[in-house]
Amino acid sequence: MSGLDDVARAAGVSTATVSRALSGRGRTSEATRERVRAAADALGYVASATASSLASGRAENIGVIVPLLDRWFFATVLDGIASRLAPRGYDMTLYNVTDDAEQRRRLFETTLRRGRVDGVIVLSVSLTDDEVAALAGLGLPVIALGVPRGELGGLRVDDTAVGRAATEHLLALGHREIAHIGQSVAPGGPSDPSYDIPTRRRAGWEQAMADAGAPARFVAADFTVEGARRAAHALLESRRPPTAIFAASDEMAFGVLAAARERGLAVPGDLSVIGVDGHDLAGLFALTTIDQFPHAQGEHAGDAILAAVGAGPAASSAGSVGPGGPAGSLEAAASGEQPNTPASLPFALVTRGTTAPPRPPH
Amino acid sequence: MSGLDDVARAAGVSTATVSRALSGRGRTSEATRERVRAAADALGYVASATASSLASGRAENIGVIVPLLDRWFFATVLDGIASRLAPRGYDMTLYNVTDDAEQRRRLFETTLRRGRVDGVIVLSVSLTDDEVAALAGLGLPVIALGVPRGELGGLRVDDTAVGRAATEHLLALGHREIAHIGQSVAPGGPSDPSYDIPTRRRAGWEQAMADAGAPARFVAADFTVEGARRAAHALLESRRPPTAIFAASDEMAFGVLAAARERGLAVPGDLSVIGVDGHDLAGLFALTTIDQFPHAQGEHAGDAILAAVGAGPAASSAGSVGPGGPAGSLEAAASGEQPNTPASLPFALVTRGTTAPPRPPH
DNA sequence: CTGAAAGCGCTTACAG
DNA sequence: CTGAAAGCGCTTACAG
Repeated sequence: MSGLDDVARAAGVSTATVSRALSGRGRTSEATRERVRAAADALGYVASATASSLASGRAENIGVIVPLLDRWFFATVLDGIASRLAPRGYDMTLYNVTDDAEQRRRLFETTLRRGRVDGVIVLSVSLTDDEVAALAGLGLPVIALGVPRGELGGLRVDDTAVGRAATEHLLALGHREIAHIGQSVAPGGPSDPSYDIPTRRRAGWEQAMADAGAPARFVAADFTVEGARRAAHALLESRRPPTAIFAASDEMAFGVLAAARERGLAVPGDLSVIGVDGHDLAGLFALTTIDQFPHAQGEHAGDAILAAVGAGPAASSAGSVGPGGPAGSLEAAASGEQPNTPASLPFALVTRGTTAPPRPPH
Repeated sequence: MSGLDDVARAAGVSTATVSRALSGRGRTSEATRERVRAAADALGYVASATASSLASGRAENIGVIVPLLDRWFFATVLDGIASRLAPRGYDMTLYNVTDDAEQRRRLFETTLRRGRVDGVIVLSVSLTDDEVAALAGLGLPVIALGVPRGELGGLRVDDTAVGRAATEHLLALGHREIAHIGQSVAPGGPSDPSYDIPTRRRAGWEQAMADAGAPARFVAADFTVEGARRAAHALLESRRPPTAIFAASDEMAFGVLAAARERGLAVPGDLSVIGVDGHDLAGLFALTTIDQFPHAQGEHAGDAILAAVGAGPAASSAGSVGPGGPAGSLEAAASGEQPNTPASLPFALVTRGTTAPPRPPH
């Protein structure tokens, strides 16, 4: 593997000039630049990332903290983030936060402080006060997505509005017995549970129900198909089953659909169901949902963190990539967001086949 | 942020000793080690990963190349990998390989060569000859999972056997008109398509059908719910529809189920359906499938790459983690696999509600 | 077991 | 625009 000095020798310049020519930082004459590039290409030179990071203080790497790697929602957000980082030459290293206290401690106290990342994106993780403090103490830009912590600059969907929208769709259809299946407090949650996403969705539902003067029935369940399925059974076998169920996520809505099928209930004839997310498979189930565009959320988070770490427009890989590199994602990245002013992300009602007016009483 | 020298000063030893005491490499007396640790803890010292990497040549970071981040299967495998790397103190950086030729070139020619990873795991990506060569030329351990390339050491499910098993389950039930929906050649695939995973599954089905003297009908579709749904419609509206469909993935099977429902066909009464994967939502659909334990696949790949990069048993983070760190995953990691001898991964038929004997002819 | 010193391979003021 | 040189913060033979 040839190093910077090999290129310098081949091009007949100093290593300093090679560095400048290849990185685009600092001035070099067009002629030298080309000579250096040619030499680098000929030698197959690629700058060592560790050496470069150590010398420059830039890691060109973003850490992404994510719970449940294998949940559709997070996977989709990750894909959105990756789609923004890669073209700018940034790597993405994943930190999967589990419930293991020791592993969490290590992540926040040690791993993140090793200087391997220029910034971090936190996805919907319930953080303890200590963890939020650790994050803030990193001295690194942090973009929180769906993290209910004002302390961290963040992007957020207005989940109260989401809960309202779902409920109002059902109310507009004529339903009054609208139950909600969600999660009241995140496990190991933040000190103020009222900031929790599920709690916000629930609050929106409660508000809409109160406005309509309709009775609100809530059943707690974890954010899984199975949990919601059991909760739905409990609701549906009660003396006065709801005519509609608002599930806090699409996966939970799938569970509700399963329960309805198992009880021989027609959807939407006997029961209307609405979820939240915009899950890939929602179309398959004809599920009406509030789409929150998770891929776009990831893209926004990616752009935001790039802007925060001051990533320039052109990719900076050694060799090859000319000044005419990919641009286009720039307006978004540079959209002058106030740090610490959580931007509000869009959502939209997608009406499909699982919601309809309630069966007229006979 | 305090550095190594701060700790050295506080502990009254040289930086060399601090490094040895904290990393566990090289001898230090118990007493010094404790003094150093105390000093490090007091100062909140965490070793710089870039400096450490540059000096030692170890990145403690594994690169994972993955297509389609947002596909359940890959997300689950990733989760499995992460579950093995994290406890050993290894980071995981993700490289999402898209169809963009330029981005791919950059990944293989540049990014991977920047010395940021100690090894790479490649997940089911169709690689060109150039890309395989680039990977081999990295001088790094590479573990391929589901990559049809003998050149790369790899772990692999015997997909021909998978195809056989699915088909034989259907044959045993009494079906003879068993159609297969799959993909014959991966898009942008390898030079020898016969090594393709989908092609192997198809081959297994063909063999089983030939052995049974049954007529084999194949319809190509991409690996999506939608693609399979369309393909299933085509099959089911033909003059002589199959009594059973073997879909090359669970998501494809979901598409088949949707098509059946849309045509008013009862499953498994009118049509039996079997998939492959062991998808999270398969239970919800009562889908019979060949489970290939993707999470375990990820764990294996994680163990294999750790063994290949020679990761020792104890975590190496600065401070805190004592010699009594997490072990237990060692037998697997050290299970003396021959490099380049693809190990065979297990799979299992999971019989649920979408397969049954065909309706008796009347 | 411990220390002095060289070195990992870049980047970047500082001069010119 | 270009070069000489210091420095980024660790690790590791090499002596002792």
